[in-house]
Amino acid sequence: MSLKETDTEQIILLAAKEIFFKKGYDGARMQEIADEAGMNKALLHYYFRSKDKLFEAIFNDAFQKFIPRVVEKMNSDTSFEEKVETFVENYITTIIEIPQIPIFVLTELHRNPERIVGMMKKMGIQPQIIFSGIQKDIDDGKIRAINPRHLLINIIALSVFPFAAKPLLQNMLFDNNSGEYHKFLLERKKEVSQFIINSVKI
Amino acid sequence: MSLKETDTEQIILLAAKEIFFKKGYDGARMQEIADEAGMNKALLHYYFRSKDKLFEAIFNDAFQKFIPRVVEKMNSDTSFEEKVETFVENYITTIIEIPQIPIFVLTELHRNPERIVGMMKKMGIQPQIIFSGIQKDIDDGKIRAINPRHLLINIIALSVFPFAAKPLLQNMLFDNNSGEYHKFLLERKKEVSQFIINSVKI
DNA sequence: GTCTATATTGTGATAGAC
DNA sequence: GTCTATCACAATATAGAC
Repeated sequence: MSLKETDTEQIILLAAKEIFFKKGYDGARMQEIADEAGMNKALLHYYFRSKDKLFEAIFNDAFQKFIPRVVEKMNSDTSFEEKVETFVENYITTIIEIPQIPIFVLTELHRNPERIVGMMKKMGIQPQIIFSGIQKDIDDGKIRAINPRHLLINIIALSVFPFAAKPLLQNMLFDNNSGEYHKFLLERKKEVSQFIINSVKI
Repeated sequence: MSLKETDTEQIILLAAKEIFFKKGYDGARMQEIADEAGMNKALLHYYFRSKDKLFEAIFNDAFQKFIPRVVEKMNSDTSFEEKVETFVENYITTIIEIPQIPIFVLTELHRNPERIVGMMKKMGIQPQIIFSGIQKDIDDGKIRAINPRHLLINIIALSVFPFAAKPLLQNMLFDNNSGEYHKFLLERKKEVSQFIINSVKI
């Protein structure tokens, strides 16, 4: 098996993710990534040519994880309750595993907004599908009338924000007790979907 | 009047805010700030000694605007509906005037979490006051039982997230039409408070 | 107070030996 | 493929003339 050649590459990617997640593009140093990977700066350039290209590899991956995959389910023919529960549960579970993603993606999106256009096209995102799914539930009288865009953003906001604002909220509301905050984030899986369902039920 | 001496200082602060908001601490360059202020790099150091001190002046101000002042009202004896409406309305109105604040504060908080502790102490934030206000409404049977921490975070998340994620959401959901997005943000004043009230009413 | 010039260090990137 | 040495330039900060 020819895994040897991709081995170093994987180590670099892991180290780069660690550093880029923590410091962002501008704050990260190639030297720091090399240290983290236990090798030399020159090797990073050998494998990825430039800091930019290395970053792109990390960002693209993170961005795809940040965009909920579960969206298709929003258009299935299960009940609204079930759709929301599945979505929120899956989304929060995903983010808990990589909690640095939201603030990382949000930050870098702000640093380089142009990047988004390209990414969106590659991923073939279709929010309209979600909207029509929501609209159908409204028309069928399953939930109260609400602008689908507001509802979608509400769902994402309630799921993502506690991760993006973690350094602040954990300090303000939990005396910086990270164990307590983690427990709180787990609770939100049920809490958020109930909050949403309560709000739109007829 | 001795405004002349503080005049240059104000120009610097304005330029620094512009650049720091756009690029963050790591991305900002003293040269760029000097250009924006129409003066020389050396002057920035003359007035603020270092990039760090200049940044601190900007951040402290932004952070205080980001933390909602309106919290006291959450403990007044008006109805829950009115409290939420006032809070959300005031908060979103404030952010609309300086929409870059959320992502700026969130980013820099993540870059330097230690900073928070000091800031919180200086500001004398007391979330417990809000919690007891919410708890009282629950005990009085005005709203359904809900963990006050979840409710508070929900309120803030729904208000702030659309600003933090603006580059993404405006592109994804509004074809990058900033006018439409701005209209959408204005709508949220009513939308968000209604969403919350619906969710917790008995 | 404000400028020009410069010191000093940091940082991405490449050349070239092994 | 991996390392050491180094280039070229960018960036914060200061010295010193006006």
